[in-house]
Amino acid sequence: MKIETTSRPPLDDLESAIIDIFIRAAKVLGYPKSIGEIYGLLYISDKPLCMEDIICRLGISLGAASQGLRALKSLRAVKSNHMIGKRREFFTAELELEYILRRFFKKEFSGYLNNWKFQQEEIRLISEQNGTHDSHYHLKARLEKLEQLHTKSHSLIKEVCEHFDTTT
Amino acid sequence: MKIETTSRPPLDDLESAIIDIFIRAAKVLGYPKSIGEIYGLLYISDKPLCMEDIICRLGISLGAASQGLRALKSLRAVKSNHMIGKRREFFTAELELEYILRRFFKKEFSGYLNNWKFQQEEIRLISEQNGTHDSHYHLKARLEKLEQLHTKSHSLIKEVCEHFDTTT
DNA sequence: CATTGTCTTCAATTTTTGCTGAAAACAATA
DNA sequence: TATTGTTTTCAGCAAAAATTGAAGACAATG
Repeated sequence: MKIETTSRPPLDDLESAIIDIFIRAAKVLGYPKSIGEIYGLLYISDKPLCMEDIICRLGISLGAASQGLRALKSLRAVKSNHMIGKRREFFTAELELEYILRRFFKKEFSGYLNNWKFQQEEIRLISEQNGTHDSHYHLKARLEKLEQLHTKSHSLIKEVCEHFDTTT
Repeated sequence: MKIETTSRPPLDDLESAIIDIFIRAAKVLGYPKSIGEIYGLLYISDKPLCMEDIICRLGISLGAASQGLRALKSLRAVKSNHMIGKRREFFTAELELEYILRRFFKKEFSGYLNNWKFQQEEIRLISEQNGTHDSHYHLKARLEKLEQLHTKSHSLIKEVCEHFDTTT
C-alpha cells in the first residue's frame, strides 16, 4: 500500500482531546493505546474511514491498524462496510458505547470468572487428596470464603451488564 | 538482611494453586504479579509473616517484597503488626476480600472517572472556543452521549460498591 | 552514640508488551 | 489468470513495566 498523506490533516486539539479519553478507557480495560486511538478516531468521524485514513491521521503503522481493527471488530465496536464500486474496506464506530461495554464485561470478565472456578475445583481436588491429616487444615474456611466471593462476583457481572442495559 | 532459608519450605501444590488465583486477580485489577503472590501467601498463612518469610517462600527480591507490601498496605489489604520483643514487622492479610474490592473500586475507578470528567470539561471549552462555524459541528451529539455515559458509569460504581457491601 | 538488624530507595537489568514494516496472502478487475 | 490494490501475518525492534540487589536510611538496643 502506497500511502498518500495529502488531504489528511493531522489531528487538531479538539480531536486529540477526545481521542485521549478513549486511549485512557482502553488502558483501563486492558487494551493497548492503539485500540483506543482507532476507536476514538472513528467515534468522532462523521463518515466511514478506510485503513489508510486511520494510518495517516493517527500516524500508526499498517500492522497496528490491522490488528487493532480486528480486535475492535471482534468486540463489535467497529463495523466494516464495503462501499460499492470501491475495493477498500471502510469502518465506522458502533456509537452505542453501552452495548460495547456490556459485551466486554460479559466476555472478558466471565472468562476470568470461569477460569477462577476451574482453578478452585482443582484446589478442592488437591485438598481432598491430601486428606484430613494434612497441615492445611486451617485453609478450609478460607477456601470456602473464596468460593463465596466467586459466587458474589458472578452475580455482580450480571448487575453490571444490566446497568448498561436500560436503553436510555 | 542476611537471609536464612532453613525451615521455610517451598510452596507445595495446594499453596501454589491458591496463590495462582490471587496472581490472576492482581493482573485483572492491573497490579503486578508480585502483589498477587504476596497477598496470596498471607491469605493462606495462619500466622503473621515477616518480610524474610515472604522473600524466602516466594523466591522474590527484597525490593519487590517491600514495594508490594507498601502497595498492599495502602489498599489496606494487609495489616502490619509489631510483635513485642521483636524488632521485625509482621504482616497479616485482611481476609475480607469484599472490603478490599470495595475500596479498590472506589479509589481507582473514581479516580479514573474524575479524570474523564475533567477532560470532558476541557473538551467543552475547546469546542466552544471554536464557535459554531467550525467543521466539528456533528460532534455535539456525540460529546453529549459521552457525557451521559460518564454519568451512568458514575452511578455504576456506586452500585458495584454496594454489591460488595451486604455483610454476607 | 555505636552497633546491629531491618526496611526503603532507586539505578540497572530483565521481562513483557506493543509496534513496525516487508513479505505473503488475498481479492477484485480486466 | 495476470495485474494491481488491499489486508494479514509475523520476525525483529522499541517502549514500558516489573524485578533485582546493593547502598543508604532508619530504628532499636546496649
